[in-house]
Amino acid sequence: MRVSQLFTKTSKNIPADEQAKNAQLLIRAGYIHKEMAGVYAYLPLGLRVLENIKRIVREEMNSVGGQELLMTTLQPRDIWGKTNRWDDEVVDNWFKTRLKNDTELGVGLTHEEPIVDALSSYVDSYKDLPLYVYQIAPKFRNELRAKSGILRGREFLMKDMYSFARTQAEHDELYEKAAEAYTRIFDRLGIGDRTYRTAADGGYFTERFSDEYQTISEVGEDTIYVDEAKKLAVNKEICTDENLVKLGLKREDLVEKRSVESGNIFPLESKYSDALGLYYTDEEGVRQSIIMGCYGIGISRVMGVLAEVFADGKGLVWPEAVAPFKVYLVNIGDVVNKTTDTYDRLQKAGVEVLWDDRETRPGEKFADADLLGIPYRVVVSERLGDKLELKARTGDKIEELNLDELLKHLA
RNA sequence: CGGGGUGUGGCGCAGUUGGCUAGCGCGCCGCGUUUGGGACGCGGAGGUCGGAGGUUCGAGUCCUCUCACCCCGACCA
Repeated sequence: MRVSQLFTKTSKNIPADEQAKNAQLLIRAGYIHKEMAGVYAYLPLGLRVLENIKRIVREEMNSVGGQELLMTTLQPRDIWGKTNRWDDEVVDNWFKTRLKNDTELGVGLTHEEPIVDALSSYVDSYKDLPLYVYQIAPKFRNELRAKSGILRGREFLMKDMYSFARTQAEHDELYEKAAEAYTRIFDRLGIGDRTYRTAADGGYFTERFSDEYQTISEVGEDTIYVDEAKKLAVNKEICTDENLVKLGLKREDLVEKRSVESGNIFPLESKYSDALGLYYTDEEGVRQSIIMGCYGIGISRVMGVLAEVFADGKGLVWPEAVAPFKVYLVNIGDVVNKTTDTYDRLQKAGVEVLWDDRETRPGEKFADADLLGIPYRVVVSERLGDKLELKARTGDKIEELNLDELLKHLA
């Protein structure tokens, strides 16, 4: 892709109506566009990041056997009535709308009910289980107050997976397998070292804990206590002596941190399956409850978390795995042919390149390379002769390489 | 939903106690000079001041209503 063809532009001005660093930088760099409070559009560069995050999450969900599907945003009232989650007194952040004939509809804020309802057409026997299904889809929540830029919007992109097990033991296995996939996801996203599996409240209908994946960051809304050695944490909300004993943690080993909830997994027991009439028949011909688990990751939130956590004074810094492009190519002086050649060779080698082919001064290109947070910058210049310059976004070292050496480094 | 604040070209802002053709920076268009860390000169385009109503000879400046946005709190992935 050439910068001259990209319709977005960078801006030197910080948007006045954004306080959150993630939104300020993402808007300045042209990754997102604010529609209204808590509602953001993803522009070409932002979409590429989002797709990269989705790809990683999707690969890991597939690796545990998750089957991807796509549920609807429009929701019928009746299935939510069966679990008592329709009333505004119970769930106060519904967006609701109506058909022309006045039938009430909900705008999906989560998908336990519709997924269970859909599966009930197909899952009848012990032979149909266990099962994981997931989707990556927008969620709509009518929050009283949107804040923190892309970290907490009214419309956001979420991956939600649901597991269906025949027994508690089978559920526990599925749950742990998904937890391991979560660890791999955060490692691949580059925030594994600062993301902790965190024991949290399991909800009013279960004695069990749920597990949040909390990423350490000052912008976070949660307070957690971290056991660095065990790589575990406890949410402040449940950090009682009794719970610490249950979790095998000692208070003196814990350090208090601010964090953002990047993902969360929790046991649902058979609350939804029972309520919606999803059962299976066992080998003896006896009807049994299905034990469910739920596994969420805020895809768009993760994008904001990455922006927050890695950005420096010059702008965004993307981990290579999610960066919209791997290389920001800059031509200085009369070197168009050589730059075209470099651009083509890199692309043929499978390296994603954003070529800043604008007729502007070098300083502006460098500043934009930094603001956009592309992992590597390659410079073609008369001054360099046959060599090219390679610089990582995060470092100061500049290497001078010929094209073959460069390809070896990047491909 | 409680408290606080802000709406003026695409973005960031200034506009004394109401007063004449509403300014500045960034960005944009044209010409020229520049070209390794956001260049410079000259010339342009673009706003009716969030919206509605009112007071006044006169409203971006005052009043009423209203919409939107931001921050703190409560609530949430």
